[in-house]
Amino acid sequence: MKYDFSGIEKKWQQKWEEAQIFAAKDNSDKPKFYGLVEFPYPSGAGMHVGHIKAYSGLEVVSRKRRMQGYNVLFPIGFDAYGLPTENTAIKTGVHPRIVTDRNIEKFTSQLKRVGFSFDWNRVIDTTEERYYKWTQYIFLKLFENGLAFRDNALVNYCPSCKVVLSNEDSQGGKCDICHSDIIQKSKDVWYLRITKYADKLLEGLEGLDYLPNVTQQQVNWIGKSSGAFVNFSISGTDETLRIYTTRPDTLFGVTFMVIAPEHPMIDKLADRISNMDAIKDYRGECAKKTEFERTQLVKEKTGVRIDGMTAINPITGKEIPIFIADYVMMGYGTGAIMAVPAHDERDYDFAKKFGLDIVEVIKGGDISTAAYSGDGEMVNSGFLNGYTNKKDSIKRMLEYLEEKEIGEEGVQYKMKDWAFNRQRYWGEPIPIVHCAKCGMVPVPYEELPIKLPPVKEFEPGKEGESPLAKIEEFVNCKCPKCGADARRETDTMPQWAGSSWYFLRYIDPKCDTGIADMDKMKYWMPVDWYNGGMEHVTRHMIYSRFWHRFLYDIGEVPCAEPYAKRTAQGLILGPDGVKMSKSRGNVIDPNDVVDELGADTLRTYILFMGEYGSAAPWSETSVKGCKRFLEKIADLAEMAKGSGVTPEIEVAFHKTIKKVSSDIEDMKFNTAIAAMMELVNEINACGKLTVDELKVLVRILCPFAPHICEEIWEKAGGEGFCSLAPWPEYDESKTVDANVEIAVQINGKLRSTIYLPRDCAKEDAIAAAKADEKIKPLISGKTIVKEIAVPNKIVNIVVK
RNA sequence: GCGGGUGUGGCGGAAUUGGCAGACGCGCUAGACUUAGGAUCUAGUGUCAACGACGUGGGGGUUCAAGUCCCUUCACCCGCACCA
Repeated sequence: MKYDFSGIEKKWQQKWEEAQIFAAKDNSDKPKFYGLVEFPYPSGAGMHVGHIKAYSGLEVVSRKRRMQGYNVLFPIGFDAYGLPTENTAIKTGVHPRIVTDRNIEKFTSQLKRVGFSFDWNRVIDTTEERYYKWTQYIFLKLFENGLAFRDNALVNYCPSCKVVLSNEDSQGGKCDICHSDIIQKSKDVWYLRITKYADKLLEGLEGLDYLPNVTQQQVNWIGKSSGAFVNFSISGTDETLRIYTTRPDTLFGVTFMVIAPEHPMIDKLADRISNMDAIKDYRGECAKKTEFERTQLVKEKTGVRIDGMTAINPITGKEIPIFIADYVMMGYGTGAIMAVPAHDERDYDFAKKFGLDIVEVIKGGDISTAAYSGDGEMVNSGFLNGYTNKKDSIKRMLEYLEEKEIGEEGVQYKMKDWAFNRQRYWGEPIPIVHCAKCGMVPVPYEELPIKLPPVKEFEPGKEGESPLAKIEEFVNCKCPKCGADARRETDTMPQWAGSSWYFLRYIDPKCDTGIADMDKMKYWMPVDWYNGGMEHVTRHMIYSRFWHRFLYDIGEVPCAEPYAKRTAQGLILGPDGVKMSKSRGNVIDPNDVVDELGADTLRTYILFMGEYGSAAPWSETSVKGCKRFLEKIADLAEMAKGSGVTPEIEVAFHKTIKKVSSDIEDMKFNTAIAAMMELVNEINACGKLTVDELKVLVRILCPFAPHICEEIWEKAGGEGFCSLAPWPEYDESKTVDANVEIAVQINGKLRSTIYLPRDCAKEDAIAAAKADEKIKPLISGKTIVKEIAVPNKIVNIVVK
């Protein structure tokens, strides 16, 4: 058969669509499988080979599940709100709605050309009114439950994009979108109280089948630590300085305190401070640095002693100095620390630089040279002296602090509340009204969705105000509570809002009574397997788990955790081994590959390149090897004759079915394909193949290269679609040959191989080895020290 | 600094967990068929001073047997990072 891939691929894509074979059924007796891939942001550049890899993994799994008799939900949609579209609109003057529709159309046709088995009836677009109505609905629920609030705070701000960014969006001190340096700015912003869910997000991880590094990254991101809050009184005032520490048991070793440059206590007690000028200078220097610079400059500690302000160590009663220094962050704990220089490296460096007392309270190190942070016997610590166990000494100190009311046990998280608003046009409007009398009033549910008004100018204002603020008809409204004139919130939600619940909407994409029908959710949820990129682990994954857990708590969804299993694909690098980028000119366009070699080749190659979870460079030549493989398959279709089993390749078939079946489950697609290549080589070597066998081969290959398999299946007289044909079974007893090759070693070195019946006795194997023509001369006249036989594997004779 | 990972031919990568290292593919070499070959087929292809020896970043160890286990060391990648 000549392999006319483009004709075959078009033909079967059309047939699949006509017969709707990939549509998930809402009512079914079959077991369900919900496979989810991260829906794309429809950028103007179109699909990237990375998209294809990201979807191909679960594409294969979903196709196998269908053949195994599951009712499969494998949906796709578009996460279409976001800055790049808006920036295109600003540049070209074309409305984001039009840009988005155009891009979605492009993505859709590209995805269809690759032959993905998505259920195209359930496509969602986060920018559609009937979708974002429910995003706004969830926001109102969060607001009602006190989880959405407005606060004036120091926030991450991208001066280039002119937006406030969450911590998740500014990792490494760089803007997630344009990679400019983030600055800290005081702004009135919306927050979602994700910190309230920190413990639930942490506990929820238990029992989930996530990749270990996914779990680890989330645990790190949440960053829970436990310790104590302790109040230090400031000499001569009624004020107290509250600190957080994980080592309250070292309180006897506290010889000074440090507060963050932004700490409010400085302004509060400004009258008492005699060196205010120096402090202001230092604050100014710190403000100039980005947070990134501040954390990068680990080299030397800087700071200024606050003159006229000292604290009392609550446990020793001693007066201790207070410093401001930028190694203490306002954003973590209370923005103030008790310094224990003997047992904390940073405090030690600081104490050395400023000539401060260093008091040892834990034995075991040499505090004259370095801080000691290990365990040891407590000394110089009053009632804690003699304690040797950290846990016990902390416990005792906590009791003491609570008894004397100078502190209490507490926990801290690195994760911060989610800065939730963006001063941009292309996002979901926040459904809140500001009323002079009533304050912030939620829009009544009946009025949802609050639609994005049509505008001409999408550019944010100079001060970073939303373009919506300029639209009088949008801004001016009546207070839903009192009816007075009021103003609508003009900020929009961040791009992560729509994706925080999208997997629920696929279940019931047109539902207009709720986010989705509860019975349908009960049937489909949780997502059985979710695959996506590692870059979303501490962003989208955390956010969506938070929303989902909240929705569960208020009874809107039937399960606490949305994703039962999470895996991740590795990058496809450019042919030069470097991450693909336009500026490097090493980008592979999947469309070109489909045009030139066909979708089946593209799919097969992407999964064959290497381990699914690792990065691997694209190779212009290797991809052709996969085309050759498919051509060989086409040739086999010509060669197949008759029915039944060919004895020479029977075992190879059973072995391959077994290997492909289990490799797909383990996402070891590369070795699954290699196994099929081996099988094809064996078939060609023996020169015989029945039609029955051909039909087995195309069924196990179908999830990878479905078009050619459908074509062969049809020609071979297969019933219905190959994509829905039953997944081949294997017979365990037929996965092994009757005779096995056994390696014979002398002193651990391979000297010969012999063939023996499977599972023959050790003694027989040893005897056969000794009788081997190559072995005989090697052992004659030598003393046999030891004989080892591993069944079906190896015989090793140790001689002297 | 902390946490996780990786290191195997010219290249991408295999190796049922201690049992024939280099599966499968690319590339390369030779030959065949061709007006032609960037098509196809056949054979070969870890290295070397080649009937043998050496080979999984380096060094050491355990074992009849080590890519796999232990100790040590080097290199690179990813995540977090003055987190109190």
